[in-house]
Amino acid sequence: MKAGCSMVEKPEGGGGYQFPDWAYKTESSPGSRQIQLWHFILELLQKEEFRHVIAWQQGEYGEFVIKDPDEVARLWGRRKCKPQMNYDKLSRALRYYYNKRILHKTKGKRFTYKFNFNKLVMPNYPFINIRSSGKITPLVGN
DNA sequence: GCCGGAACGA
DNA sequence: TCGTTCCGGC
Repeated sequence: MKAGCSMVEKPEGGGGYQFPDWAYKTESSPGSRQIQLWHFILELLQKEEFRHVIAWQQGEYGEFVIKDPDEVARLWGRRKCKPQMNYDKLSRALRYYYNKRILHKTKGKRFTYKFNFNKLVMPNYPFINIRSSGKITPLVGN
């Protein structure tokens, strides 16, 4: 049976919950908890179990590399109930982030993008602590 | 692979 | 508004 594409889409890793409600909701959409792609990317980057699929780039602050584009697309498609998702489409969504200054491309490096934490978490989400190594530590409830 | 316009849906 | 799908161009 295909449970998982019904209603709620929270990580079911067994206590592997990372992001609180503020990460799932949008200001203009009350009640709507459509997860955004960059939230999902951040979610994967936090977990060691996905470091063979997507991981932070050492040395570069906020930069990450997608080691397995097909797998990331598959996981994203599963979360959004879009079985036909692929890296080509996913990367298009990523490209829309350029103008929004959420992400930008690290040119020359394959499957490599970089978060604009400068403008992303600093002003809007001061609950997140990013270490110089690139690791993210959510500080919730304290 | 990566870019970005266009149509379209929720 | 945030993608999803499709696609011509580089």
